[in-house]
Amino acid sequence: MDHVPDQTINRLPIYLRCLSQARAVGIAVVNSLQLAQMAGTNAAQVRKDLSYLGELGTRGVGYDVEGLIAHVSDVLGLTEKRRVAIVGYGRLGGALHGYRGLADRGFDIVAVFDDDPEKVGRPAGGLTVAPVSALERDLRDLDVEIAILTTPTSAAQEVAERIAAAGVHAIMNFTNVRLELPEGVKVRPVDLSVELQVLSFYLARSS
Amino acid sequence: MDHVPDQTINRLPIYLRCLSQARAVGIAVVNSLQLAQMAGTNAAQVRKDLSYLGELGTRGVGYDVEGLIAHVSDVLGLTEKRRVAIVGYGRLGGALHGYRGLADRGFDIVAVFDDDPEKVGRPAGGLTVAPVSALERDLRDLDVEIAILTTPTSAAQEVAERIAAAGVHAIMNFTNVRLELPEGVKVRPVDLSVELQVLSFYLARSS
DNA sequence: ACATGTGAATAGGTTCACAGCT
DNA sequence: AGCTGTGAACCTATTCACATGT
Repeated sequence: MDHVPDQTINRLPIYLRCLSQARAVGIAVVNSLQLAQMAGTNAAQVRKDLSYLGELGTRGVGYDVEGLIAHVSDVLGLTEKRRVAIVGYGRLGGALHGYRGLADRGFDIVAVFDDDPEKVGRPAGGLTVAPVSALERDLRDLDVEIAILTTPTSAAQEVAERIAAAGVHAIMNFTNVRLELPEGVKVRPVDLSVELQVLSFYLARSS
Repeated sequence: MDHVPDQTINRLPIYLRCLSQARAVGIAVVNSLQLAQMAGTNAAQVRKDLSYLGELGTRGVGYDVEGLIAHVSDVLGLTEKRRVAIVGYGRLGGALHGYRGLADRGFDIVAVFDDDPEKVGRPAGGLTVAPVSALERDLRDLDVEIAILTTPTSAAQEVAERIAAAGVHAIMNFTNVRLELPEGVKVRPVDLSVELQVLSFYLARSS
């Protein structure tokens, strides 16, 4: 397990979801082909991916669902809850805050920030909207590990730098800005217009 | 330009954004190194990517910004506006509807759908929330090309099949369901909890 | 008998380095 | 002189096919 390829890591959450579904319907053991079909890949890929994590299966039998869930969760660092902040509490930020899929998977939204004086101090799903001026202090005090960045374009780089400076090493970036941050800060860009443009390419291609 | 690698396609919208920025500040010509630095990649990658689209540069000079924007836009099928529908008009659907970044890039939201009788008929940013029962008819009538799927998990597969059956060939899938659809329908999964889990992995790794 | 785990083969992408144009 | 365009080299990831273990 010294080095796990990036693409394998991207698939681990998918496997985890499939395994949870299997468990929910009472399946105790799955083989690589079944898991592959659920995940939308092939059996060889599943075995290779899981082999990076160790020898998790039983030859002639398959993978124990419960055990594999525990192991993959552990590798993904999901055994403890993760503390998440949303920075930029507009419509998108608010929608993400309300999204059950995050809380259900152990991601606790522990703070939300906005710059707009109209919003600061308002209640927000059990929390209170905090001012961006309190970013550094609050992120440290609450021990936030992941920030979801949904500010306007103009503020993105500056706010991201402050998030990183506050000791947060992971940022999910919903802005259309390419963030320049110090080594050791992992950014995942989620650019909706990029996704749509890629879809547009395939439309243009096929028609 | 017979075959463009998938990864190149994923980068084209990034280049387009950088080129727009360059144009906005009055830069008429860029070379591969400058574009690479803006896009967060390297010069060889930029040249290779653009070479798949044709011989777009001038040796000894660089790339004409205006011309390259036109060419990349054309390849991405962005010369005409794209007609988009949002299916599932909850918080996320509403947030995406209001997101300027889509309209600005030529993606017109022409219809929004929901199943909830409370929402159907309500005004929604210049539109009226349509019932999911009208999906097939409306998608065809409005000539929708791309659907953004933000329904609850339970409805995702069924609704996606109906979207596909209505002749829509591109779906941006915000649900955590792996859609099984006929050949020729391009799906882009955008799973927020997957993204967070991947970030969690890197946190677990580095600490 | 059966399904995993894995080296080997293949495919796909990236980087190098330089020939070819302007 | 300078920068593109591109074959070649390299690297990463996927698929194959079978030895290994239960």
